[in-house]
Amino acid sequence: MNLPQKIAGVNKNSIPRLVQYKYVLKKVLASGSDRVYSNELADAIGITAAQVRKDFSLFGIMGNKRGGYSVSDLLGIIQRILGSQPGQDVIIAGMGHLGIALSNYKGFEKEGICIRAGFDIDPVKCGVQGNIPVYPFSECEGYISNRNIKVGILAVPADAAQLVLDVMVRGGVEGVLNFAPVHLMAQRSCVIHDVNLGVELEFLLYFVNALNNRGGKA
Amino acid sequence: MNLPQKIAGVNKNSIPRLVQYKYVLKKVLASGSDRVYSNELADAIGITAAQVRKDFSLFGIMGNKRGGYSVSDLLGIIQRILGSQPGQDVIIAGMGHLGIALSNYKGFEKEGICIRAGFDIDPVKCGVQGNIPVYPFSECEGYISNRNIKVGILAVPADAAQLVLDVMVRGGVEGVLNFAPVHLMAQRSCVIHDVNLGVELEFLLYFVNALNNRGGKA
DNA sequence: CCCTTTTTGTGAAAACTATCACATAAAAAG
DNA sequence: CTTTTTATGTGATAGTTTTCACAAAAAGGG
Ligand SMILES: NC(=O)c1ccc[n+]([C@@H]2O[C@H](COP(=O)([O-])OP(=O)(O)OC[C@H]3O[C@@H](n4cnc5c(N)ncnc54)[C@H](O)[C@@H]3O)[C@@H](O)[C@H]2O)c1
Ligand SMILES: NC(=O)c1ccc[n+]([C@@H]2O[C@H](COP(=O)([O-])OP(=O)(O)OC[C@H]3O[C@@H](n4cnc5c(N)ncnc54)[C@H](O)[C@@H]3O)[C@@H](O)[C@H]2O)c1
Repeated sequence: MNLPQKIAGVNKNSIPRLVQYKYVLKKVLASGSDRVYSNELADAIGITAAQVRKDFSLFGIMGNKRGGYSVSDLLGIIQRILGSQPGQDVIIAGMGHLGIALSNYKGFEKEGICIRAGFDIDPVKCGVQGNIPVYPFSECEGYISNRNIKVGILAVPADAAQLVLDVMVRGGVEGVLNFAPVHLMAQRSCVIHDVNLGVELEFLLYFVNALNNRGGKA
Repeated sequence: MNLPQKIAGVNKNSIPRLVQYKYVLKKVLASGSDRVYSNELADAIGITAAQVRKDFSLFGIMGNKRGGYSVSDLLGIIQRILGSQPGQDVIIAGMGHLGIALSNYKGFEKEGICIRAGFDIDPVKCGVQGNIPVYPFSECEGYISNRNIKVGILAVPADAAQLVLDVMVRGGVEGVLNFAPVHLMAQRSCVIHDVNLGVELEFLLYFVNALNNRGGKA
């Protein structure tokens, strides 16, 4: 399984948007206001107001005709949909450059996500890196099963990625955010979400190149 | 402009796949083989063979009935489509954790991408970080225009992102890979591609939570 | 209290994307 | 040379996602 086919008729693209709405709503709430309109949310994340309302409609979220939405209510509902309760524990395998960057990022804890530990085969990386303890990779499976960790971040080189995934899955993770540029296969049921930063950069380059009326070059 | 609406009737989703095909083709070529079938490419990136052939069909790429594709030919064609010639210069604004990780990543140069320099307002970050020179941010605009840099990576805090984008665009960049979790607006024509790692992680968490038959919780 | 304004909620339509299925070509086998 | 096998290329189909457009509800003004 790489991504679940379908969760109850929901448009899959609306999930990342819900997360973005959440970010915006927190900002609006912090700014003191408790009222927000679909067009404001739309502008804040660069989409149309109709799209915002359609997303809400899909999840049965209702506002007030003419009165917009209560920011705090909306935030609560979206957080419930996303399942973002405090204390969502995550571990990182591979405390190289990317693992370090992720472990130091302050933004996750604001969303109730707690990066508990890192694991690495390199003894030099073990000890304490910034915020979190880093253990030898041999302890990874046990840590996951003992602490009932459900989600892991995979930030090891591509060669090691499948092997590391297998260990995590044996430990009991149910979801993995994979940064290694390879397609992985989980033995048991485990959702794998790939983030390939190389692809993202080359995707951008394609558009930049294409708009620069490349075409005479070949 | 956030992403160009349409480039010549091409399915936008096929572009990241082309990049992935390219990665696979390079591996296959390195392994000695010069022949590949649509189902092999499909398996390697976790999609269907029909999808692979449809992507190729869309770009007018043709193989041999029954004989699959010549790996080297295919690679050449895809690289031409993507515009991936050697020496695509990129700069990074914000040499914090993420900027450092990206600047140290070896995978980019294999694709002809060269990260030339970093820029940061923090004098402590300036000098040489790993592979690349890091200059004060005040020099960013001049560097971009003098060296005709077309693409920038934005890895500064969200507060500073719009300001930093404006400087980059004034310098003359035509594309920006934005890691800051905010929606940005370019003054002039500049393609902005957002990568929001928080959203990616929370997207995964949604599926993990949803599959764990959450629902009785509310 | 009624009229105007504004913003929601949502079916219907449009646009986009993926899958199917099969004709077609070429290689291999007989 | 003919038959069989295998994999491509693509029109047709199915599915998904976004946009449109407008009725309906609520707020506010006169
Ligand atoms: N850094 C980037 O900007 C970037 C960009 C694109 C893709 N990626 C991908 O992200 C992943 C991580 O990148 P990085 O730059 O952090 O790499 P890195 O080399 O800096 O770090 C990898 C870490 O994994 C550890 N490791 C290796 N094998 C292991 C194993 N079997 N078990 C546990 N730990 C192991 C290494 O000791 C090292 O600390 C790689 O797959 C890379 O291709 C990174
Ligand atoms: N690190 C992560 O894992 C992670 C995860 C999700 C999102 N992000 C986002 O990516 C961006 C970078 O994250 P990070 O962890 O590298 O942050 P960081 O704080 O480590 O680094 C930010 C860097 O930007 C520099 N900077 C600040 N203002 C600047 C300006 N005006 N001009 C030039 N440089 C400036 C700072 O000096 C610092 O070196 C942030 O927007 C963050 O929200 C990061």
